[in-house]
Amino acid sequence: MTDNKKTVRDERIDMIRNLRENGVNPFPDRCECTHRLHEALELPENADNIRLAGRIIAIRKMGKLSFSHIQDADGKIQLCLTQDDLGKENYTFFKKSIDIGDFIGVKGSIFVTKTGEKTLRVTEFQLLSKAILTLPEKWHGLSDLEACYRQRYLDLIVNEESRRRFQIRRDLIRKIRHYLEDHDFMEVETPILQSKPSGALAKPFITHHNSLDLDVYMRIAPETYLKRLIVGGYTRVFEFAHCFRNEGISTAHLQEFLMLEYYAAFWNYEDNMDFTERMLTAVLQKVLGNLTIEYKGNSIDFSTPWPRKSLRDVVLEGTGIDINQVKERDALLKQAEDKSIDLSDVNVDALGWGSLVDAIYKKACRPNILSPLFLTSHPKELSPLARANDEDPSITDRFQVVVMGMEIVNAYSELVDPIDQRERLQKQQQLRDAGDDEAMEFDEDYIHCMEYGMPPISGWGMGIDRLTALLTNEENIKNTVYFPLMRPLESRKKFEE
RNA sequence: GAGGGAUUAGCUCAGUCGGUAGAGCAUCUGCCUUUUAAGCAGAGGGUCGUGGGUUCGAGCCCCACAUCCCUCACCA
Repeated sequence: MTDNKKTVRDERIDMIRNLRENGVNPFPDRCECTHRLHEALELPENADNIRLAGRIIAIRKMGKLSFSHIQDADGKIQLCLTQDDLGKENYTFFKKSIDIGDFIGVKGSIFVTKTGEKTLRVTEFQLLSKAILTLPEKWHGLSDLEACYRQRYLDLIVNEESRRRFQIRRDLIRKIRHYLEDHDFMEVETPILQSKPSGALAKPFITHHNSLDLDVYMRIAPETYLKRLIVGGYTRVFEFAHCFRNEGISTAHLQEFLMLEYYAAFWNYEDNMDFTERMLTAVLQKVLGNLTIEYKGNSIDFSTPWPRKSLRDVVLEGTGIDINQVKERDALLKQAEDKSIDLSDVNVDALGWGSLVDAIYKKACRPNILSPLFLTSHPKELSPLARANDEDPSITDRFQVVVMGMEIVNAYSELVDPIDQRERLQKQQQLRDAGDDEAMEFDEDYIHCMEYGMPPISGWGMGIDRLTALLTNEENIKNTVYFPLMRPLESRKKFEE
């Protein structure tokens, strides 16, 4: 519109029109490259005819000589452009029409500057894409958390730390996948849209299928489908399963999260603890290069063996309460009060004995667990899909891996007895009918499947997002996914053309 | 869901007692052939989150709302 209030964006749009009028395509369709940027840094001095492409993140113009840096996801390299090398016309074009944020393709040879930086001496260049908005500041980067979540692309461009975090997440998933495949596990996919949510205690998202006129649920866990596949004859299966839970937001909870689950026929939970130690240490060694991480000022050592303790022992050590001696709900509550365990924000009236044990553990014990610990032998009430222990049927053959007060892994010997399973799910359904909406829904189809015969199985689940947060010293789990769910902003201001 | 905090230029941030809206980077103009937060000289850029209120006068005080962050509760 008027000339005296032009934004940078207006000026860039004008520039694009001028470029087109002068026969320059501001958005060519391709660029031939000989190397990625991190590869180019490995090239010897004087390597010639090198063709690279990337986004310009810095320009330093000094008359007839300019330096610049281009960047891609894995690296950046300095460019040196001079009027002598490019000719006056091309050099002037660079100075006048190339900006920070643009993509360019360059050709030239490798040399080392006076300050010792490997640099491409550019003999030819081509504008690959003209940016019309400017990038965030080069020094402070983008620090506004909301902007990082909503505009992750900017976060990735300007914040090295963010790129590293997502790299670790990718590596973690890749190395785990390789390890499982190397140990005879098969990757499978099971439904996300389910007519009945099962496999965990959580509130689902509900949606609707139009032509079946059927309410369906986004899965809260892949568990019962993966076990159906074991019945189908597979011995070891795993899935990186996106799960959805319609629950509160926090620094430790996403609405949509990635859970790895695997199931191994003929293993019990003790076999599985051994495997867990081997797999996670192998993966950490490959991803991080060592077994020690720093998290919020604590140093955590994943060296094996990790201690194995029953929930009873952990509660006994943490509180002095022996849950084996206090099997009565009210008596347990009284002991907790005697030990002045603060359960004031817990709705104790709604809890049975098992849930009360869990509440005491979470309040008084779990926050103090730093290093990796196998927590075993949870009460049966807390584990409707886990196998009861042969010696003590009141507890289950179950374990969790607890690190820094976080449950990273949950696993158990699976319940494979269809009669027992039917009874337990009927009990859950009764709790549910009585108003406990965290109890599990009865699943006849799953029981029916079990009745065809299920081998001994140990199953295992781990939250990839939380593990990523732990390994990257990240406090907010939102930063472990590219685009966390956010409330939409009121419609972004529209610009006239 | 409860409590606390933040919101000022594209980005990072100042803004005193209520009295004309500030800096650095980025942008534009000029100079500059080894810089790397390049430098030097000059210039442009603001609905102070939104809507009310108090006041002669509000970025600042009051109320409501919006978004985000933190803590707590449920859940991995």
